[in-house]
Amino acid sequence: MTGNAKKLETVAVERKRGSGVKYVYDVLRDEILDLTLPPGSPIDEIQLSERLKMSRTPIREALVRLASEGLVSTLPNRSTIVSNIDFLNLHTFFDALTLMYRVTTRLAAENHVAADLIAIKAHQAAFSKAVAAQDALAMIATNRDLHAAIAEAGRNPYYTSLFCRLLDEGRRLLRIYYQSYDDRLPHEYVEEHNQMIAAIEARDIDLCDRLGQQHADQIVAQIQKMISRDRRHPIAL
Amino acid sequence: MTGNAKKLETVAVERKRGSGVKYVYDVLRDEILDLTLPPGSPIDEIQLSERLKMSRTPIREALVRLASEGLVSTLPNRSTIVSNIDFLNLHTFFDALTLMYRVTTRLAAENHVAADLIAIKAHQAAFSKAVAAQDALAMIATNRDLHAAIAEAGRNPYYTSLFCRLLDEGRRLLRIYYQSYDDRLPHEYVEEHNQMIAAIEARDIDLCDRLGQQHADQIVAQIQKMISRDRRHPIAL
DNA sequence: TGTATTTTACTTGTCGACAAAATTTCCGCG
DNA sequence: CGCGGAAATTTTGTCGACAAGTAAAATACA
Repeated sequence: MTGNAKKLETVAVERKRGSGVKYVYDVLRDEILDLTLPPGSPIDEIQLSERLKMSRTPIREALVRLASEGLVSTLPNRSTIVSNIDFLNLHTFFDALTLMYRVTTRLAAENHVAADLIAIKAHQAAFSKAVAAQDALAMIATNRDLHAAIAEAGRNPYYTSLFCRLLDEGRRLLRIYYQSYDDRLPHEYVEEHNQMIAAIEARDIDLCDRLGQQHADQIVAQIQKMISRDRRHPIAL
Repeated sequence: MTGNAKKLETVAVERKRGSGVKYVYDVLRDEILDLTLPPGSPIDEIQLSERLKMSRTPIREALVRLASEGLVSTLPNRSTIVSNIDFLNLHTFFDALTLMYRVTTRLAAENHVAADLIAIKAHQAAFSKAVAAQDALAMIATNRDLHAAIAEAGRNPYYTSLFCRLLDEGRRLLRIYYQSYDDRLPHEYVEEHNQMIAAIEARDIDLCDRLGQQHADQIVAQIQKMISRDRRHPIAL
């Protein structure tokens, strides 16, 4: 339709019974966060069922799940669409994101065990590699995974789930601007991450709090800079 | 089965098309939070479809939604069960609840408009009435609605959704103990609520923060008192 | 030609049915 | 009498079909 139908022939044969819904959910979720399915685009159940070689039932169940997580919006008796990004209320997003950065990093300092640090450092290595390769998209993904791992180490599932939701929304947001301008994530992030990891390892809760706040401020400032540089009028669609 | 099948003949005829999933979702959600469906009890799709006079499709979609909100757990190829309450990790619940009490009350002080206060005061009136009537179950419900309204006035949907999830979980928790011992919610809550509302109206952010913390501490202390008074060994099932 | 209305086509919501998994029951064997 | 395995029953996951509702197209009318 709108020219961005590149690799939409995802086919899978002989999938195991029971994995259907999860499969559809994962595919759709990825495509939504990638902006392969741009915000506002309608999702046709029949098209999807043909593309994924699957009945409409598991697709509908995946859509229900995506809807309950806010990634799609279901208009009754009408098509469900990919949720729009509400630029007018971005400050609420920044506010929650900042708080979660602080809280999860604090808790990681308190509650992490040895295995957590190993996982965190692995993610940080992947992030460094993405930065070295100047691969903006990989940076976004690995940064997300790193902070998700820190949140996991904090051992509070309520915070973790909210934080992951926010990180995903952020992934979508960053994609918008990495498509328009091919910017680079500031190099300092690698160093900031290293400081955070060291603080977690040292179980320095207050320092983790400060670093979390600082890291969040950085990211928020960067996104805001991108938005203000964008000449389009930011309106919720 | 376990003797608590009291009013399970909820029937509805001639429902409007499109409302099916929401209807099933609301019924199940209520019964789960009421403990009419106790934690761990299996949910049989066929039984449900017979009870609600409905095909299995909308019921499954409702279950998917409940699962994504953590109210039920789906075991692959096996029955889905009502989520258990994880007594071993209650501290994570208390931690998140306390933070959300503080944050939402703060934000309400910042962002509320006139209409919000009207709604909040209406809920507080309902809560007072429930206290006067010594109706513990109504107290739980109206208390929840009051704080949800305060969160709404804070205008941050991310906090609101997490907070509502926590309040619901709390509703289930309180139900357990209000069934065993017919306790009473402390009378002071009415006065605390009034102080919070006054602080919100005065836009005193710091005071709101303190009152939110204090209120949360009260509630957490009460729940912990109930748990410690309970002689059963609290184990996650 | 533009607008209102009917007709058509398409999409969603719901249903009953079938097949794969898993649990339970039943039987044989030690 | 107890245990292991096979048959049977139950329950889930998936499918194709139909009905209700909506948007688009076609037609009628001013």
